[in-house]
Amino acid sequence: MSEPGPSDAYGETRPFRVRSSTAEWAAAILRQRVTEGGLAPGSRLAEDELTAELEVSRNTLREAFSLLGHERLLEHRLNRGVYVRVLSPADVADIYRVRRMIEGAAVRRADRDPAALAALREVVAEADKAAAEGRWSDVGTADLRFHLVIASLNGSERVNMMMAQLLAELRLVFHTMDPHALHAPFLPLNRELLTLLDAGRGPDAEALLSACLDQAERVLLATY
Amino acid sequence: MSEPGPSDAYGETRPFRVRSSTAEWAAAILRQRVTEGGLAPGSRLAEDELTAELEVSRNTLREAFSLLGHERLLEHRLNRGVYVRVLSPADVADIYRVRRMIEGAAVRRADRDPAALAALREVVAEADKAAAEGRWSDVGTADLRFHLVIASLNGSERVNMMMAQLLAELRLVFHTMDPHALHAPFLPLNRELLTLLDAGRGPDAEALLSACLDQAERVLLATY
DNA sequence: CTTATCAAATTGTTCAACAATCCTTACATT
DNA sequence: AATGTAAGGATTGTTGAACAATTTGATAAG
Repeated sequence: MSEPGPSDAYGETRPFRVRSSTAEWAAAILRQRVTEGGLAPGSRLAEDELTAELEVSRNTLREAFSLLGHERLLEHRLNRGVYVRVLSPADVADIYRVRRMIEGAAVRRADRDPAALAALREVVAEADKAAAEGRWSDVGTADLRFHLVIASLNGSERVNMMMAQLLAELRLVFHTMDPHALHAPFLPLNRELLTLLDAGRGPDAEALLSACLDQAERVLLATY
Repeated sequence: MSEPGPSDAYGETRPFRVRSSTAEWAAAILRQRVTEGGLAPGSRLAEDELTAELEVSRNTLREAFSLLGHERLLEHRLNRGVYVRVLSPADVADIYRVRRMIEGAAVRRADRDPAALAALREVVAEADKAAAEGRWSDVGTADLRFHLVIASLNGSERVNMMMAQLLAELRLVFHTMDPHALHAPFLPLNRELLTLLDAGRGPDAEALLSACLDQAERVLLATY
């Protein structure tokens, strides 16, 4: 995931200008720290510290902040700085409302893309393998990808982007929990959902999906 | 920037005390020009011209560009500048795919907010009045608001924002058409949709809405 | 007619300075 | 003691200039 850019460790010059802008490079680093828990929700991101650490100008850093702000990972308060977003219970409820709409519409469709179903099988296998080896963080990643592929059944590029953003937001609250307890219950459920989709049993799939989302929302809201 | 006072000759002057950032102020002006047709799709927005006209620095203007780019109203081509977005037929089709999902889910819900139904009645009345007075541009605005309220039946803040952005995008192609021919057919349809919703006839409303969206999409795609 | 090369114009990025705002601390008043 | 107010220090907001990189258009050579 790390692209060539300015100094990876310190003491390194940055002779190359990458195809992507410097701001996107900085944003990628910050995004990783936020989604992987290095920066806890509520943390303040001071411009001074980060310009020194990332060795980019203040303007570039602020552009990176802007990018992550539009992804709802960072929150920008006027004259007060930038903070890692804190999800409220209302936010979690809202996100699951949207997920029910998007994923519900996806599984209800009659024309299912065989390629997407193949992708689902692959992701499920990936999750099983990770679970067998105890890599529960990877199980979580696979779970998110599973639902991203579900959403893609809608066949809309805009829906894909909305879904990706929703799941990125959810990561903010995921890494405050135990990955095993959070994701283990959904492994068999995802597998069953896949078989229902494969069999063309739309209504059953919709009901199961709805139950999955309800349960996930309950688990997350229980942490508050 | 010599004097911050409201002494500019004409046009939009910067407020004496800006509560929001300068970048958002500039973005608001450009957004208005784009959504109201002052800037046609495909137009280039040169940095030199706009920094002189708006009297903001290049950095601030570029931040405004960034904001509108994330709203999909402007398109940023590397080393080539910023252009008013041009919607492709695929874009229109995708937007209507999302609208069918969002608005379809909205009318299918059983728990309808009485306040929202009242808002729908108000918007329909507003559209009728504008039509009677020949203000077809306002009819178009009312039509968009009608569907925004429909979407709000989902009860999700994020869905509301998604819908607002979709409709802003659609305005880009609306301006290239005759407002009367575009919006007149939907006046009675919206009224009928409202009565169906009021009567709690969800499935009928869903069918009618689906027909409305199909027709609108056909009309828009016919312009290409 | 095609291709190569150069110069002008525009955008990409960074920097340093100043202005505006917020937060803390200390002081004064009741 | 509680409340309100006034520095001041720290941080963010905005600007203008400078230079690098890229595109564009014109010109010249094959």
